[in-house]
Amino acid sequence: MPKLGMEPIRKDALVKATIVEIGRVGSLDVTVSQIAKRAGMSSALAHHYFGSKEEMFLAAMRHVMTLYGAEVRGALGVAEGPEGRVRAILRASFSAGNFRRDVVGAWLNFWVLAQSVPEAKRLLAVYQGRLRSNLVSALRPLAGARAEGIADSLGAMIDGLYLREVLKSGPPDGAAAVALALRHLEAELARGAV
Amino acid sequence: MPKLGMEPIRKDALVKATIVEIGRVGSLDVTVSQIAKRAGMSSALAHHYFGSKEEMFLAAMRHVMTLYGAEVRGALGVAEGPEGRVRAILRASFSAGNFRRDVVGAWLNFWVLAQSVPEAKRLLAVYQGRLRSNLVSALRPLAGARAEGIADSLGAMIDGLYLREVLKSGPPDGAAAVALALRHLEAELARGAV
DNA sequence: TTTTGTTGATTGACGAGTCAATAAACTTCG
DNA sequence: CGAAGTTTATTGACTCGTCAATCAACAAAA
Repeated sequence: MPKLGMEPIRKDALVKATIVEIGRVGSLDVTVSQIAKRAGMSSALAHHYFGSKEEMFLAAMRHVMTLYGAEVRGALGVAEGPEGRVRAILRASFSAGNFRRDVVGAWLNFWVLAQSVPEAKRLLAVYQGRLRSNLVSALRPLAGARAEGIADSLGAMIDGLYLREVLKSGPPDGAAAVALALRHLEAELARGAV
Repeated sequence: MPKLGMEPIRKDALVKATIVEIGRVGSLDVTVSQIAKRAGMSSALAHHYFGSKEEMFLAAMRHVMTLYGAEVRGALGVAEGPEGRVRAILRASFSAGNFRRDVVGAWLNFWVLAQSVPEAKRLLAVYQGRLRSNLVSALRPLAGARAEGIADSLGAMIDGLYLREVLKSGPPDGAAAVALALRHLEAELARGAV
């Protein structure tokens, strides 16, 4: 029953299964067989399409980053005014799609992966760079020269909130996270206005 | 040459070696042999004293948390005034002893461990609880009812700064991290005063 | 001789990656 | 059109390495 053009479908299924499994197990110690099984195929096929487990991990990482990036871009598109743009970034960061147990767990593990796999480190650096430049450009009209510093602290807080989410029990509360980050922002801006 | 009373010495050496190795490799995929070798003994001896690799990890985790706790307590002891207490916590968090490559790397990996090992999760929860209550009690006189919220955002920022440190290159800059966190604090407090 | 320290060798399991084989779909060209 | 050949899909079985954990044995102190 070999239908043609399976490659993208299989790859997509594997990428998604990788994220789910990493999130479920809570570490990168997932076997290719586990992932393949969840994606509905044999481990040999997974190797056939990705060549190695590491490539699968990297593809999964690119996937979550792509989704995140798309969401941010979408939110920025309809945001109005500088403060609206910052809010948009925050809301996208903690949206229901990104701020999910398995996805957050995957993020954490990608961070670990970045310690030993240069390509993973590079990808994470790209994410950080984009986040930072988005924040800075939105903050510039609001905070002038202080935009960089505020972007750094906001960025650290976003990452910290992600990190803490993995320890929490119960469903993720994106709204609360946004509220916390927003409060920080308002405080910084208020001080700047003084 | 079996000298008596080796147990605590060996255990201590293993715990320290565990931290170094996890930091060096950047993941929990360190073999007991690697750790034992760095600690100057055979892997069999490591098993003899700890029983399992997991126990070794947990002991290492307790160790970094104990050191951190001691440093915070020490700093709090000599701190003056509420704001001094907050500053003390921050300075201890990013001190040269705690804010080290290998230690930060170990923290990150303990966070991952907490995903799958309940005892690790419990330990991390203890750490978070202590940090939070220290911050809240220091902030109470400064911020009243807003103490909790500020403690949460400060805590998230501290964790975020740790997280980001693992991606940086070059030696850790604890002072810069403290400065960032302090700026956030001042902003929050300034707003409260308005 | 019992307890404590110590290790080389071994076991047993597990898992990434490879291979050979099978089959369906597509292409070519007489 | 249709046979021969090619590419794509797919997997069960296998190899090969690694590693946590155990064991048997030895040494020295008590």
